[in-house]
Amino acid sequence: MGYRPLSHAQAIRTGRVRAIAMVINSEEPDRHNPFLQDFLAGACEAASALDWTMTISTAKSEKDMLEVLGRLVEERKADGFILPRTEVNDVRVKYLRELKVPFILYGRTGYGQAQTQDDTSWFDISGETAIRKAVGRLVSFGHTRIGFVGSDPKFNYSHLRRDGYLEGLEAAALPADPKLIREGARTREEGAIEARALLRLKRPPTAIVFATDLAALGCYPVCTELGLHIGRDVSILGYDGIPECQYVSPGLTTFSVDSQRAGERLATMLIQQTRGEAPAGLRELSEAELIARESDGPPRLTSEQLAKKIQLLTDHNRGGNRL
Amino acid sequence: MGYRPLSHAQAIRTGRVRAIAMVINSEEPDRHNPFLQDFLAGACEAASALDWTMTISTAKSEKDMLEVLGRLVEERKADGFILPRTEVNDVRVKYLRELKVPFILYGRTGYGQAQTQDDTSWFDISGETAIRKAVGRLVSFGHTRIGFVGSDPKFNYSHLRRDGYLEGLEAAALPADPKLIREGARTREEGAIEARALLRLKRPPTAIVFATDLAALGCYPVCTELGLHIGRDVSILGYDGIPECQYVSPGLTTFSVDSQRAGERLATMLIQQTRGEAPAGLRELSEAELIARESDGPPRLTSEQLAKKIQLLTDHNRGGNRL
DNA sequence: TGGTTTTCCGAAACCGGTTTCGGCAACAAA
DNA sequence: TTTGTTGCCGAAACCGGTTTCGGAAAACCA
Repeated sequence: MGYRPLSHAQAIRTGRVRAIAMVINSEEPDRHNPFLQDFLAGACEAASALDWTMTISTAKSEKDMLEVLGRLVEERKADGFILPRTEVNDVRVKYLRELKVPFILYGRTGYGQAQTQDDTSWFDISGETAIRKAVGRLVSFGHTRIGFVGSDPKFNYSHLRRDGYLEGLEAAALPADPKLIREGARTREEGAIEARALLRLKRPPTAIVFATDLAALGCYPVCTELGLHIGRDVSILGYDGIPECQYVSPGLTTFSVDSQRAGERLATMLIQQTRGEAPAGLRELSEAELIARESDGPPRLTSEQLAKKIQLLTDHNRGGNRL
Repeated sequence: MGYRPLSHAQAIRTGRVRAIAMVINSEEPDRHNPFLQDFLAGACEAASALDWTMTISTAKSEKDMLEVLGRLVEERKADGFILPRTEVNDVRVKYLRELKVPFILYGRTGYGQAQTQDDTSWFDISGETAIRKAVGRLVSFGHTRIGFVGSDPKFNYSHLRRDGYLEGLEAAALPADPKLIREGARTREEGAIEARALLRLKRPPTAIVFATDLAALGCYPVCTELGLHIGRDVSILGYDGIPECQYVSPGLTTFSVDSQRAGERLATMLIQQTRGEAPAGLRELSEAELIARESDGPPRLTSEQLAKKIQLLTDHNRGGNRL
């Protein structure tokens, strides 16, 4: 008859407010995530379908993060949490586990640590599989010297994607040259720095796989600067599927991540968990989808020829160095 | 002593849940807003400072929007609402006004309607002032034929920005040519269509002001296609200050909007309103900041010369028309 | 038909706070 | 000293639901 009980009135008796929360870190250098809206749409829709709501908060630092989580728990503004961007050593996980509050991770955690008594639930997209495929794709094009630019090692995904790169090399029986592996590129600018470092090597890679699209986009001005044609002189692959990939020239080949579905699954699984399901049973690994564009292809030059071309152009431009 | 009352227990007596909500439309074609996180950071921070929280929800259609709002009101999940992207005829405003629920607009509403008994509170950034300045800037560069590409007329800001354009022309005593005014460009692709229409005129504009950066970015491939050098053959200005402006070449001159402060002010003013302050007193108009880059400058060609150049290149390319 | 069990339904207790109310002590004025 | 006023503090009522409990009615069985 159109009657809806006041949610806080039921909460007082049931102990559940029928709300999940997510705290996002607002200080990150690569925080301009165009997919936040998609993610929220997925999560909100899933929550709405079960008559739950979604609370959102932001934190400016690690300390602030725990404070915000603590406040939400103590005031009981939420019954569970979605933790995005899991880190290798994640303080949020430790904190919430201790408080015995339900939570779910977007991404896995504890890279390299024994998974003893691990009872966390998570949803993740297998970046390692995608990067392994990226290497396989480059190998099938004929590349034999392939570089990798990773993201910040504090994030768990950074290690997984590097592992995917190494697995790809191993599957193709190619040696892993430590010189070809760079880490810590989160922004366009950092991506540019690492790309430049790789291309200025004595034996540069003819293809580079980037852990994120943003870092890969940083490679574009570097290639212009070095007089290289992306997709022919150097092949580039990214990961994330940000919209910009299709607007740069040549279009960036990347792996597209379905953020909306991620939000949807995370919200659904978290609510299941608050209803008593075992966290360990609530885990899901999904795949990213290859979006082939024009930034990669068969190598036109060998590593040696590439080095010579770069050397030539660098010497030539020495006068007007624009950093 | 570290004690915090359960928020829903106080809510049952006080009738207030100390939460504000925002419902975002997830179906929009230009929904990939990189500033959502900044906006949320501002709003959440302001809310947190007053010990409030922020609830978020998404809606897929206008009908869905009212349903979601209704649910949040009836279950009393929020004490007030932030309504982003106000439309000329905004159903949300009518609905919430009728329900006597506090709300605040991000943007004004009711363009062209008499503001009788208008008791809404809002925060907005004066797009019309920015666009007027844009026209003034182009005039001072020496442009006399300036085009305008507006956004979807259902949004209030679209009309305001067009008015700003007209005011700018009037201030410079330039005639307003209806042929130079286009509307309805929300995406890059739509921006490209309108830009092409303007540049293919018999007497094309030597400068174009776009109501949004996204539409302005659509002009870039069109200029490449027509063989025009942005910033010299044609001047371009955008509005919004999306990060991509600085990565395209030449960099897009635009007006930067402080989304974080917008979120902060909106949340603060909304909470004041729920505490009893009169909505009509809670209004604020802010300004966008000019970010000058290389996409605009003195006209190198007259409109006639520009038309000739475009004609020439179009004829030349007729064989390999790439749409 | 009588006794027992099941079902149904309304009343009461409860959840954890806020707010009101009343009683008592302290203080000021006469 | 008595009376009136103020201040303080603990008890009780209340908010709007959910859950429990008990009694009456209905159904079942011998």
